[in-house]
Amino acid sequence: MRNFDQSLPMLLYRALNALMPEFRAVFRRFGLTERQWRVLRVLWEDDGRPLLALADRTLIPAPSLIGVIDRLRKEGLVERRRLATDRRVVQIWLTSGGRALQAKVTPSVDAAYAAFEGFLDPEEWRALTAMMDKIASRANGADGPTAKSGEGK
Amino acid sequence: MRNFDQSLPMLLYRALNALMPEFRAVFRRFGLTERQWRVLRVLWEDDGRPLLALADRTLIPAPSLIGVIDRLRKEGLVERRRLATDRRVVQIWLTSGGRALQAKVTPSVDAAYAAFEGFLDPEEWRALTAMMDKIASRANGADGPTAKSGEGK
DNA sequence: CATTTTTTGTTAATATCTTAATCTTTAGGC
DNA sequence: GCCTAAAGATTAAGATATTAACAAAAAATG
Repeated sequence: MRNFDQSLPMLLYRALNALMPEFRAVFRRFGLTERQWRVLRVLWEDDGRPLLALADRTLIPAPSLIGVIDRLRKEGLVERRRLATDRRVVQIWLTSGGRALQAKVTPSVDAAYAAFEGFLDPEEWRALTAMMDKIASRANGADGPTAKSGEGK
Repeated sequence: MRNFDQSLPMLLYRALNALMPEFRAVFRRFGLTERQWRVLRVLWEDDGRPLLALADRTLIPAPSLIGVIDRLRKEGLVERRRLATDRRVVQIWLTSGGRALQAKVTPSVDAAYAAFEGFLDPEEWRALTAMMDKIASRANGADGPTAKSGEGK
């Protein structure tokens, strides 16, 4: 039996624990938390997503996301808008300020990430991606955190 | 540039998101949270660890661990004891109840984990472990979450 | 031995997670 | 069209994360 320290969860947690503080330090220089950055990161590429879609994409649970969005809104970086054709849906849109932030933050984050790009060679990346996807899509049938039916993608 | 969804952090987060709910369901059947289980899991193998040592081993930040231990103590599963020869050190010891729990919980957890044991073949396990260790020991020089000086290990 | 530094734990403040329950708006079935 | 179920969002409650600041005890140093 695989021991505790080498169990799959601990392996992943340990890697993340080593990895994320560096990125968080970068985010912090721009007054952002890791989750706030993740939300913005998605919106910059795909503005106006419904809240639950954002939750899936950022892996932030919906109840937490509400708070994250709220704080981003107070900072004037995003705004919420009810969809007229389906009043259940809340879309999250960047403000001009939120859009402007991208050009400031991205270079630093890319720089921090570049170090890891070369840290594993292409073959390792391929293998790692495949294994993680395999694990992620296994479990309870490819369900994301929000767990609808079939994401596909 | 690797896109957001295939960035290293998101790969790892996604795998954990798929993985952990199943285990948490098991822990919950025994009235335990994931972190509480992690603490007990280490103590069962290595009783009486000092608090910071436990923090390193479980990857639970010390400030959080204080609360986790406190709740375990209220449940009568562990107790705290100052080390006489070094009064700074707080050792965490299992109670008889805490020890007894191992026999009840372990089979279920092992069963849940067994599914993943065979999910990756031995070569994949080896490669994955190596990559995660590589990432974990890189970053800021092999420092654990508590970050002392040089863990080595 | 007194002073400074390090180690080990703690507290505090804010943000977030995790689960379950709830509310509103739509979609479906009859 | 009415009633029930599903989807999207939110609230609630307890546990934990993250950072910074701090207290106490021990070790290092002059």
